[in-house]
Amino acid sequence: MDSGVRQRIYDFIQQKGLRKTTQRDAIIEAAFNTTEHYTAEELLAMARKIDCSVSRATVYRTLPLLVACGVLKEMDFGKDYKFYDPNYVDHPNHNHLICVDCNKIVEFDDVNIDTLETCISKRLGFSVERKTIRIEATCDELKNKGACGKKKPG
Amino acid sequence: MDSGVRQRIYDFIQQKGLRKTTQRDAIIEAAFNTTEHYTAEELLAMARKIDCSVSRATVYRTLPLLVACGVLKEMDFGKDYKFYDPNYVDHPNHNHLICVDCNKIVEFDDVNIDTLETCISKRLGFSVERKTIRIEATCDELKNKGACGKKKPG
DNA sequence: TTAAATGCAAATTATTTGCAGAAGC
DNA sequence: GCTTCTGCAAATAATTTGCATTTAA
Repeated sequence: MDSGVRQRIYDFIQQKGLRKTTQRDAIIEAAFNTTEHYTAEELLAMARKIDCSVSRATVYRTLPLLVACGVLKEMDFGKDYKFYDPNYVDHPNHNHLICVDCNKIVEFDDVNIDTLETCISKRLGFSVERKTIRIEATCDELKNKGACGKKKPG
Repeated sequence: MDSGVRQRIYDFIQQKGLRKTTQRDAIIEAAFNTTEHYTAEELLAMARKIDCSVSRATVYRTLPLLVACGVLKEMDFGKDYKFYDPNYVDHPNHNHLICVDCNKIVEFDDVNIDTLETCISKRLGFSVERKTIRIEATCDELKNKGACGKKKPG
């Protein structure tokens, strides 16, 4: 985990008059020890491997903090539960492509899309604040070879 | 309501061996009698104005039918409930800009974005199946004049 | 010391589902 | 007549919250 993230969170916590706790530390450690997306439940499991006293409630109370701090993004992939993406610190403008065959999520950056969106918004009389692009696509490898190496349950 | 939509739904219903019922008729009528997005609860209210016997369960059971039929799209705007968009029949590729000031939703088409997404997907080894673009933006009118005529609760 | 944080369990809320009766074909 | 639909009310499941207790500063 990049220590810059931890520092950024601690600064945020201090500035808001909040407190550094062992449970939060475990959740933060777990949250940024991976580049995968995860659900609240999955984060709970990961955090408990570090500190088994972490409760579900604390995870649910900590997640909005990390989102407010700007180090974690809440993502909607059309399921009944939210996903969290820890990769915005390193790639602030990335987008997602989701494979409908294997559920793999590919993150990509593209400056042209960013520019285009800014133009479109301006034309409509708005200024871009945040943008979400989600491409659902089929895997060419699967189509050509009948199988794809990206299989992963989702 | 464009009768083409109704016909398309009835064909779908027949082909699947399903049945035409008065409740479904009311829900369909309500669903395509507007170009606004709505929630299940809002659709229930609209359908009940046409046929007060329509129940919440039937609305929740009919919505996936209309989505499967391809005439209605389920949308995630980051709330705890889903929205439904009846405008894809007329504008199959439109995207959404959401004003964070007034919650207004502006729909827009842009062929350049479509092209760009196809290219990006191809480069990554995928073929686009569906795409979602959501731009959250601030209203220039509000910024300049201190008020905006688009106010609408969300 | 004292305000914030925690775990627990109960509450909340959109959506789903089992079932017995009603209705389409 | 047989099967699908319906309304109702209960079930489900992710997330939130009240409260008594613990803990950081």
